[in-house]
Amino acid sequence: MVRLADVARAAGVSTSTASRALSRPDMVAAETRERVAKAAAEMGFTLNATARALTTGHTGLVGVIVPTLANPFFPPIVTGVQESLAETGGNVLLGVSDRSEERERELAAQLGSRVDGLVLVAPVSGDATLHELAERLPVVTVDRTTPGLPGVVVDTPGGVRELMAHLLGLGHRHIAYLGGPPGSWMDRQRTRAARKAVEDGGGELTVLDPVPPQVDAGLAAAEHLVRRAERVTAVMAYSSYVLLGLLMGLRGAGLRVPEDISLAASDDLTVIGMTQPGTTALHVPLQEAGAAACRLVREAPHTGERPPRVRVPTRLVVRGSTAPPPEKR
Amino acid sequence: MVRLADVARAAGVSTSTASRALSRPDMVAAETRERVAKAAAEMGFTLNATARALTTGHTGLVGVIVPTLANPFFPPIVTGVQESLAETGGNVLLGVSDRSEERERELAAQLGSRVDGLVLVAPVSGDATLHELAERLPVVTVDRTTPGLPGVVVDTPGGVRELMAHLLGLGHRHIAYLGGPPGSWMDRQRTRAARKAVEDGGGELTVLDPVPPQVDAGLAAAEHLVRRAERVTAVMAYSSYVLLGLLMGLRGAGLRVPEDISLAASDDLTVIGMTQPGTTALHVPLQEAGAAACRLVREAPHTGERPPRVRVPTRLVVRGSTAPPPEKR
DNA sequence: CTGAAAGCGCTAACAC
DNA sequence: GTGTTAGCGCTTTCAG
Repeated sequence: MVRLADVARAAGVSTSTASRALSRPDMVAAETRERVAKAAAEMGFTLNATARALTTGHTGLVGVIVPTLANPFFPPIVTGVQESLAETGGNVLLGVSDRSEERERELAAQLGSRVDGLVLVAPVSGDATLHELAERLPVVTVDRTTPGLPGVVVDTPGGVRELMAHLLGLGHRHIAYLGGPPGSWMDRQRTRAARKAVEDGGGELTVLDPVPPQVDAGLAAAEHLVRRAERVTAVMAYSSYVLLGLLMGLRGAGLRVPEDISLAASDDLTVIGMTQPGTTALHVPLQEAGAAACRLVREAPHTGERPPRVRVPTRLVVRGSTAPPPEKR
Repeated sequence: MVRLADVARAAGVSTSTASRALSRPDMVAAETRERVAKAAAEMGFTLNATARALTTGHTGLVGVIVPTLANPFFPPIVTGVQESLAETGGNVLLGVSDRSEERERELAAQLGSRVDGLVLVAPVSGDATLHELAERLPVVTVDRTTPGLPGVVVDTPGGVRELMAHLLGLGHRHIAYLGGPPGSWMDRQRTRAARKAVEDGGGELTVLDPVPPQVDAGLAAAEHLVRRAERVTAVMAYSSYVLLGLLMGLRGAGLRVPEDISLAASDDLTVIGMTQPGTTALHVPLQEAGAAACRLVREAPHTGERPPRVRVPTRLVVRGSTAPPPEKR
């Protein structure tokens, strides 16, 4: 392994000068700088990030803890953090909690001493635990807020309202919400927003049992809807996968979309590369949310009363899967 | 920040003893060990991973560089590495190359000095570049092999052969392969295996233009197939997303699956949570591949002529989307 | 603009 | 079993 000292010797300068030449080029004479750079290049030298971190006190790493990578919702967030970090040469230290509170704590503890800050995506730990963590290092939550801590949330409630307004505007009065994942914080937000929007609009919302974000779940729900002969004329699914299942299931049962029933998703179908059978959906800028979280975590320690909050707006994309209900046609 | 020295003082021992008590419990008297543990707990102390890494020479981190997280193929591999690593308290340092060779090198260089080894998933860099890297630290490739370097490959060719044998066995003679992503190493493997299998079996393989792994691509291909009135009676798509698009597109055009045309995928549909409309597919143990890569990278430096290779077998799952061709019924 | 010296927090011989 | 003494490779005052 070649050390900075080796490069320094080869360039005929002290290690301090070599260090400066490499890390703070402007603090060194142009000629010296070049000599060092040349020596370093020739010897295939790279500054040892670990040693650097030990002296400077920061690692250039940001820890990102996600519940899982299997749900397509999360990878874009990680990508967002990574991209934002890449601008300054930083990297993402990843943790997958599997939605286990214990694992989440464990990961946080492990990552804690090797990162400059932690981005917790949809954390399952309690507020108190998160606060403890935040005392040791900068912490930002994504897709959940905790009193007193900085956070980034996608404005899904706002988007849901917008989506519901769209459906109501088309004339729908009996709308169903197929939500999930079971027990999630975000799902409660969505449900509440949906209910309020629909009821305020003079409609009636049927909240179906929450399901996991899978095509099969949508398929099953479609069957359920058809069998129970629900009077609903429109369904909002929380996940594209679920929507896809719904679409296939309803069509399979002989229902036409949107003639017989309208369908919409409260997340982004493009994650699965589907834009074609024109599906009305909420575009959710997950990557931006990740980038925003990264920015927050690297800002000054938010030791204030009013922690910064970023609310990332969604965008309603209206396509062919929504239309006026049958009786209105 | 509390340091080990602080804990040691509180426990009335030297730092070395405190260090041992925490890192190598069996080298210390039970009573001492407990005293140190207690002090550490009370003070909320955690060993500083950076300092530790500097002295021991290893970080407990493994770098994983993937082309993207948007393709559902890759996240499971990352998860596999992470899980395998978690057994020993390690973590994953993530890099997303965006399929850019330059970015890949850059990331490798950045991560190089902070990890114990590097897992390169479907790397785009040339063999020479990879070898250079491998001289500096343990490197394992996944989903691609490079002469002289350890690697993990999913035995997709084997799986493709099996899948084709299944189709041929059903009586299909005109089979199409819808592959991609364009230009990928793995796609060439698949195409070659498919062609050989089909031709050896007395059939004819139509290789369609490679497409990105998206539902829309399948939809477009379906249209294409129908319009061109291909005589094919079975289609193998390389991606579940593509298959899904194909399924929807063909059904939309009035074709029945599998009565009129059989469909199969050379990757795993369960990634999108779809098992219901029974789709014949190759189960690809991506997570295991990641875990295997992790194991390889942590083994002794493979400075040998014959680098270890792991071939992860796929498993053909036959479901309802494949049946004998129309004329055979 | 450059060099010397003092650590960052921890582990690892090496004695006792 | 435990303490002492050196560093790991780098950055950073502090002088010059």
